Amino acid sequence: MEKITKPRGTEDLLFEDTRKWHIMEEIIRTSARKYNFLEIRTPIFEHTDLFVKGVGDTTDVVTKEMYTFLDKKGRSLTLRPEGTTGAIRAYIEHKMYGYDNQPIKLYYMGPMFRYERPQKGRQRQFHQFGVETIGIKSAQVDAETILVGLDVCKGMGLKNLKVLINTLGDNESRLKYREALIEYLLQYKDELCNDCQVRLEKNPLRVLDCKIDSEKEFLVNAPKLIDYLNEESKVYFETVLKILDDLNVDYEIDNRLVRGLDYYTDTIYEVVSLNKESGAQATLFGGGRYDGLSASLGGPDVSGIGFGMGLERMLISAQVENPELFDERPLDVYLMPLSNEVSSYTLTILEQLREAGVVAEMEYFEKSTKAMFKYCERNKIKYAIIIGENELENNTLILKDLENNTQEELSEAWLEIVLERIKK
RNA sequence: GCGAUUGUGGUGAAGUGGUUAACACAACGGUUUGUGGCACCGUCAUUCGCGGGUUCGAUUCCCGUCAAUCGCCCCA
Repeated sequence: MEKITKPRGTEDLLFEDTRKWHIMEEIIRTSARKYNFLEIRTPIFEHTDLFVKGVGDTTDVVTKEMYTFLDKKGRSLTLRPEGTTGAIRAYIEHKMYGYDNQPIKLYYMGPMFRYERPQKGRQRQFHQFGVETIGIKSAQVDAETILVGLDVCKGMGLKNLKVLINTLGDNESRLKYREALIEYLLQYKDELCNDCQVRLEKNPLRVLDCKIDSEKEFLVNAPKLIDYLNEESKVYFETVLKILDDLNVDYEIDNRLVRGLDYYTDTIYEVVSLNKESGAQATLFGGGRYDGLSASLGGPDVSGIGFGMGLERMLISAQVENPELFDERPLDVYLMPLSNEVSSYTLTILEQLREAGVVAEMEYFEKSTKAMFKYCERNKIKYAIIIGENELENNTLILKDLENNTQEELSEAWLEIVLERIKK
């Protein structure tokens, strides 16, 4: 009989995992709240066209990584590969550009889907936290998105990271540069690696950071984006950098930084983990500004900026850099019924403890005391409540301090005493 | 889409062309019937990812397949 297993690149998060995720999610929501980003939840699948138009029909994400299917009415739907386009779609659909409080600052957190070969820090179903500030083009806002991302990293206890930043220029600058670069590279087409020959057509900027070709002389001498920036773009980028300087954000300008989604313009950035344990997928969060995205999806011509953060990757880094963050809290009390006859009485005690806010559990199997004490040992439980025939008869219980190996028999005021002991 | 390595119980793993598949941990029971952590004893894989082939015989060899891990690509 063939066993049915989880699909490739997906994960079951079991108790140990979800505990860690809750801790991370709490940190993220706290950061988002401080920076006044409000949560939206958009569908996990959208019309395929949304991503084709938004992310770009020549990108890898769209051409080979999407989970696309037809529904029963023959509509083409796609499991979202990223969060920004869905957020912008919702922004337009709900006419958020008309809301009182501008700009719109929103965040999302949830699963994304890309058909890729799984490896460390990369799953087919993965999770992202992302923020978007829509409706304003302002260097302060660019900086703010980086700050909120870094605040999450800080909350997770990550120190070993690097902020890479670059500008693509506004649409005008970028298009001019793109043309010049293609023209230049076409002269050397035969000298490019196979991948780059394809990139040349699709995303020529990528050729510049190709691992195989980037050292070649004609690439070193290739036209530079910075020379094609118009005055406005140049000033804008300098302003962003100035703000980061003033805030003491440690960054590195990386002229080769290019993003794989078509909608980016002007400021782009990427924050990478420097841990060896992060593996080849070290980018913790990355994003940038997108001037034309809303307009291209049929919305108003407003600018926006945001990033996506890979939560699996955050968790990998945090467990390396700050394992204490995930320390487990044991049960406050463990109840040990010494026979089946007292288990109902034990349950009534248990229920009163829980109502008082105590994290407690009882043994449901009929186990030897030896086994029950072993359980406490293994789970680092400090207090046990032991209940046998005598206790049932006298309406009492025995509270045992397992660390000091002392115990006391309690009657009427037992709950108060237990609460007091646990507090210590 | 491409490449490398791997796939034996709840876990970590050893092992071999031939019927007892080591060992350790965990679990459970006992020595010790209501009081633990130590020690000792016992129990715990009709089976070696799945399918096919070679063979008298395959967990061990071959092919395929699925999956895991890591890398390329790409991205978060």
